[in-house]
Amino acid sequence: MTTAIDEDRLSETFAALASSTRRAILARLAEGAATVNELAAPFEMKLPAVSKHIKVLERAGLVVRGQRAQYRPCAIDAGPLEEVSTWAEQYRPVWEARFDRMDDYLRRLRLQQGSGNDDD
Amino acid sequence: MTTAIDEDRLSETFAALASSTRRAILARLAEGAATVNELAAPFEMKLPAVSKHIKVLERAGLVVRGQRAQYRPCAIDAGPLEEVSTWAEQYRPVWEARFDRMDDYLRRLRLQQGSGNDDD
DNA sequence: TGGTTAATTAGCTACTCGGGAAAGTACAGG
DNA sequence: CCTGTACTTTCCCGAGTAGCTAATTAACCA
Repeated sequence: MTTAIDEDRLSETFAALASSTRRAILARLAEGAATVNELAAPFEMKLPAVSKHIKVLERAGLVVRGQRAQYRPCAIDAGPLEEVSTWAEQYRPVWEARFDRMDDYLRRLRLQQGSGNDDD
Repeated sequence: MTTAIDEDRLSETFAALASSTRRAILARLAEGAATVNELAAPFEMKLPAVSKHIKVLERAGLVVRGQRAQYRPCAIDAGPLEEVSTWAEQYRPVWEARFDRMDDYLRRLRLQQGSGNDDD
């Protein structure tokens, strides 16, 4: 069954992924853990902005953090991405069965209504 | 190669999916096309709100629309979901290789720095 | 022509988001 | 202790989002 909690988690995951900056951070972390400064290097934006992006990823459970002296190293946790993949895969039959659903629907609407005007 | 356009498309797709209402609409449309009123029925919110959600899905390319009399039937286009799945699948090796990346990183940090204090 | 149904648009409020600047926190090292 | 390094937090801004009600558009039907 699908709980509201799950739904919220998924929403938070998708929201976190809806930023190319954050996806770039994840891509970097897939190569190995890194500090905030290391993660910020490729970007034009200032450190606080990157720090906030990381926090969004952390709250979404996509990043876990450590503490070592002044450093707060980040590592990826791809668990939520598995959920994303599973969710999207539900729709595989839809994108594979490439018949035109709109046409189909229009045809049914036409029948339901029985009204004339079938031209166009 | 990954273009900025692709990145933006992906961001828009993820943003559209970051709402349980919109995901519910997609789920409904996977069963077949429907009108705005049909889609709105299960929700507590008013029609204009649903109409806007549909527009978000439409802009993200997840929904296509027709026109039949007063009706503007909606149908799902799962194309972007295939992209989402493909994107997420990139990280399969990460979520399957379940070794602790953070531990690994801390170990490497320790070596780099050569400093003492390896306790905790 | 006027009424009904379907849906969008406009205008509003309240809230969140992404960014920067500046100040604050935490730790290491001389 | 004091300085530097690595972040984080706070405060601000402008832009976007989610919902509402009311008004509008569009098409059908009698």
